[in-house]
Formats: sequence, structure tokens, C-alpha cells
Amino acid sequence: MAPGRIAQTALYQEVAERLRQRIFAHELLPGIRIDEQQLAVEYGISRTPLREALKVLAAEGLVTLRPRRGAFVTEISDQDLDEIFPLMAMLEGRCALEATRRASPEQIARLEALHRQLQRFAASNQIGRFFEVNQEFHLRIQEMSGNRWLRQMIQDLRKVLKLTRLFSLSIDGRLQQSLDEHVGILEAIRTGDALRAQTMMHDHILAGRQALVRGAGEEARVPS
Amino acid sequence: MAPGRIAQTALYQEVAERLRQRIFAHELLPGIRIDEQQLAVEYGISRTPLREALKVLAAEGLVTLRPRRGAFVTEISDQDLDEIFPLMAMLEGRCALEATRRASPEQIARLEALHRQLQRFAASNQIGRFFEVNQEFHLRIQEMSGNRWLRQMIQDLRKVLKLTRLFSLSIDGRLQQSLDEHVGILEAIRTGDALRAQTMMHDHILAGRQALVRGAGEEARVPS
DNA sequence: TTTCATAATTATGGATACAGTATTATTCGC
DNA sequence: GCGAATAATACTGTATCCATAATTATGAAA
Repeated sequence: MAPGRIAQTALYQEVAERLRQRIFAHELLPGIRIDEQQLAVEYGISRTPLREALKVLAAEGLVTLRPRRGAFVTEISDQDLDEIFPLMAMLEGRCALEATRRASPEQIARLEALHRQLQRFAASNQIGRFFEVNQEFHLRIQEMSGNRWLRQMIQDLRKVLKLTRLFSLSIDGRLQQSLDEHVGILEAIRTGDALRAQTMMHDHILAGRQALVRGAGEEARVPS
Repeated sequence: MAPGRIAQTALYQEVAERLRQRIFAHELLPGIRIDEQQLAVEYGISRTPLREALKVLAAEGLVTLRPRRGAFVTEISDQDLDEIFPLMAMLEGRCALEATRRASPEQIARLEALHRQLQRFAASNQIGRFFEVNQEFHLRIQEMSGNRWLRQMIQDLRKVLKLTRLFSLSIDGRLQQSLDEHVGILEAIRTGDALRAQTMMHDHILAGRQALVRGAGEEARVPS
């Protein structure tokens, strides 16, 4: 093990996180086999923590373990996407509902600050930054809902979604459309209209999926 | 390892399943520490597959791994229940909605057969059997929804719920009330009223939680 | 030339051994 | 007698080793 490491977190957790990042970065593409031995050598660790990390990722659905066959990055089908997005819409809609009911003025102000950041990144067409802050925006609302399990569930699904190359935001006009939808959501939260916030968030998520379907085939390619 | 075992599934999966059953049977109570070494000796296996099994259970939320402290059976608070039940209600409601839209006459007939079984077990006050078939009833509707992710999500939450001793069905009158609610759900599914099926299932789940809250303190004890 | 069977190689799954850290108990000092 | 510090013990975390199963390659036969 590398000396100087404080090792407060277990090694298998670190390995799991590194693998997650590589999967999310599409460096490890869905379907390919994850070579335990090679990775162990590459990371300079033994196979034991690596195997434990793979078990964790398998439980998250990011990798699929075939007995005696090895670990493979999970492949997500279009049908999976069609099943997951409506779920996400429902769950995030619920978040918006609960968040609206419990929102404090400070929390709303924080959301609006994030929204202004989004506007800036959209104006300068910084899609990467927009993507990050957008995640932060949604995460914040999930936290505001006060329901730990609801938030966890959404995060788990989002991990699975990150397996695919979803660049709905890079589709022409989607960035502005997304911003407009955020304005509506914020408005509903600000005025305390929980049901409207729920509906708008719900439709916002589904609109993301719609943009994907429309832009199918022309999705951006990222050189691994 | 026991000879004669075909061992198609990995050992860690078997161990995980055995531990799950012991946790669900409340043989391993929430909060207690799971002794790796002792269990390894007890099962006649090494610590390696046991540790992998614990990682899986941790991902499911059944056990909590405290770094350098060991594995503990997860403790569920009342607040957790208050957060989980509305979620379950929403998710199972959604299942009922989708199931209604896709229901074939054969599937409906199968549901009604299960319902008749429930009536029999209720009449003879066989709570254990009722509980089992009740699970089957709900699971069937989840499968009918055709959404793999929705079903998985509900099953995951249900696992966590099984950590606690939830015997709402053993509370006086709840058995009959549950049956009545099922009648309503079945009626909605049969007539194709998806929205009504959703609402009724939603309320059915919440009613289970309500019964629990009312019956708090007087919950029945089940040996093992 | 293609297909099937057998053998060899490689990788996964499980066991055992070792090191490091945390907890607990005992002893010493105040 | 009580509290703190140090030492010992026990358990987690990691590495190495071994066995078994799967896959691939090679050779022979059709």
C-alpha cells in the first residue's frame, strides 16, 4: 500500500469510488469485462479489496457479476431508460413537493443562487459546469425534502443512469428549456405551491428524457 | 463445504441469504454486532466469503459497517418508518396504476385466486399464511407493472422494513380491513380504473402504517 | 477446410496467514 | 481511592496461496 496514506476509509471503498469514477467517465464502457488481476496490479493492491469493491458496485447495479465468469460493467437498455425515467420523475417530483412544504427562506435563496450560476454557465455555453451545478440544484432539493430514503433512492437510480452517455443538455435548445423549467419550479417553491412544484419537477425530468429520444443517434461522442 | 452441493451460486451469496433470513427472523436483532470470526467458524467457512456477504448486506442497508468497528445489524428508527411508508405507498400505488393498464384477464384471475386464499386464511386466523400470501399478492401486482426497477426498489425497501417487527396484520381488525382494501384494489384493476387502483393501493399501504402506530406497544411476538 | 474433442492455461473463488489499529484491562502515580 | 497511561489482547483489513472451473487453443478426424 502507498505509504503516507492515512487510511481512514477502508481500501475497498476507495477502490469502489475510483471504479465508479472510471465507469461514469465512460473509460470503462458498459459490457466490457473488468479484469481483477490487471486492476490489482494497476492499483498496486491485492485482489481481496478489489473483489469487495466489485461486490459493492454490483449491489449498486453498476457492475454485473457472472459466477465464475467475472465482473462486467452493466449494460443499460433503452427499455431500462424508459422504465427508470418515469420513476425518477415521480421520485424527484415528490422531492419537490416535500421540499416546498419545508422550504426556509434561506434554502430558497440558496436555490436561486444556484439557478443564477446555471444561467451564467448557460450563457457562456459551459455545458460541463452547467451539468455539475444542475446536479447540485437537484441534490439540494432532494435534501430539502428531508426524506433520507427518498434521496438515497434517487441517487442510486442516478448512478445507474450515469452508465449511459446521457447528454440531453448538449442537445440544441435543451439548455435554455431546462433553465425555463427551473424557473417554473423555483416559482412554485417560492410561492409554496407544493403540488405545482411536484408536477413541474416531474415534467422537467421527463422532458430530459424526451430531449434524449429526439436527439437519439446524434449524441456526442467522447473519445473514451 | 458440504459435499453434494452443486454450488452454482457463489458461497458469499448463500451466506448473504442465510444472514438475511436470520435478520428477518429477528434472530439477529438490530444493533447487535455480527462477529465475523464466530460466524465463519459456525458456518465452517473462511472469513473471505463472509466479508463479501457483509458488503452486500451493507449495500442493501440491512447491516451497517463501521470502519474498524465491525458489522452491526442496522437499526431503523420511527422517523425512518415515517419516511419509508409514504415512499412505499407512492411506489406501490404506481405499480397498481401500471399493472391495471397492462393487466390481462389471466393475471386478474390469478390475483383473485390469491385473494380467495387470503380470505380463507383470514377466516381461520392463520396470520402466518396470510402474511405470506399477502406478500405474494403485492409482488404479483409489482410484476404486472412491468417495471423491473420499480419492483426492485419496492423489494429493497421491503427488506429494510423487515428489520423491524412489523405485525400490523396481527392487530385486531386489521386483517379484515386489509381484505376490504384488497377488494377495492381488485375492483379497480378489474374495471381498468388505473387511477383509482393507484389511490387505493397508496391508501392501503398507509393504512398498514396507521394500524402500526395505533397498535404501538402491543405488537405481537412471533417465536423466531 | 471445418468441426469436435481434449488438454493446457488463465482467472475466479475460497482459505490461511500477517500486520496494524482499536479497545480493554492492569498498573502506577497523584 | 480514583484517574490516567501503558501494555496486552483481540479483531479488522490486506496479502498471498491453492484449488477448481471456464475458456481457449491445438490437433485430429471427417
